[in-house]
Amino acid sequence: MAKRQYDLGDAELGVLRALWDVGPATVRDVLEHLHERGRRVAYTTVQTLLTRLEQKRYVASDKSGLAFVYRSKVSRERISRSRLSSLLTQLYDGAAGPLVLQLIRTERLKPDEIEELQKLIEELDTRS
Amino acid sequence: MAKRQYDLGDAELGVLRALWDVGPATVRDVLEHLHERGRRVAYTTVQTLLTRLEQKRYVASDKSGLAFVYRSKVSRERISRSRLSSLLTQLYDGAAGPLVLQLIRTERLKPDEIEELQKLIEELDTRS
DNA sequence: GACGATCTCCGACAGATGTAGTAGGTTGCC
DNA sequence: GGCAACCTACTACATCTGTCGGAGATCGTC
Repeated sequence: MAKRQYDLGDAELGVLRALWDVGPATVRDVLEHLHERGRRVAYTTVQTLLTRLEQKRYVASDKSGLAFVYRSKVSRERISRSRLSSLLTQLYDGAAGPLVLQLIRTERLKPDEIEELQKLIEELDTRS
Repeated sequence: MAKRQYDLGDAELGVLRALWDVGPATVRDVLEHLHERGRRVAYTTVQTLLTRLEQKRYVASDKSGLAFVYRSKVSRERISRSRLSSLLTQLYDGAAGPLVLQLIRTERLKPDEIEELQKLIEELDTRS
């Protein structure tokens, strides 16, 4: 195994999150968003993180203005899927079942989510 | 943020997995298991990994025999829960709903898992 | 036109992680 | 007794990640 599949550290992910939440943003925007969420980091740290994310092609930047504006090139869902899938592979050889059951047992779901779940399940059920 | 919450790298997790799959095992046992799974690493690498896992209290060892026998001190479920929960926090502020829905949409579930899911859902439904 | 606030660029550095080689102790067997 | 096989202990080292500081360009304002 030479390469890891997802090369997003926690801090990087945090920055990406800021972009998802805020939309296209400058270093300062991201910094402020992080501060609001209680994450105290230096300006240049955010800058470095954004630069690295760009190198990794997770974000793109508009360099025409005074301060660069960064935007995410990947969706939260995409990252989520990829993280989940590596979790599945690493822990359960790819079998999703155990994880789903565990999630439902452990985490609290909202009523409308339960409803949606039910619909999905029914579909699965009839198709099989 | 000084500390990361889960300090298990991919390689370490792989070794832990071997212990889950095989049960208490020596360095060599683990090595062989990894080789069977197509993971080519050196003997001493596995040794280092096991040592680190022990330092991190994820495994314990019996040093009475000729070769040390290591066993996992944490269950797959425990790690799974912790990984999931950090995934939830990092991506969805802790809301499990989106992840569950995504999992069910994306991954293929076995009939009996679907059935079990259905039961769980009904329970949730009546309780709310 | 000088000053302060901002930006970006670069370089740095510590700690975690993956990977492995070398040295030295044991054990079993001829 | 000596050799081969195997084990642990130590050391090493390249990367990746998280975190910043300082240098130098720019802009807005008095």
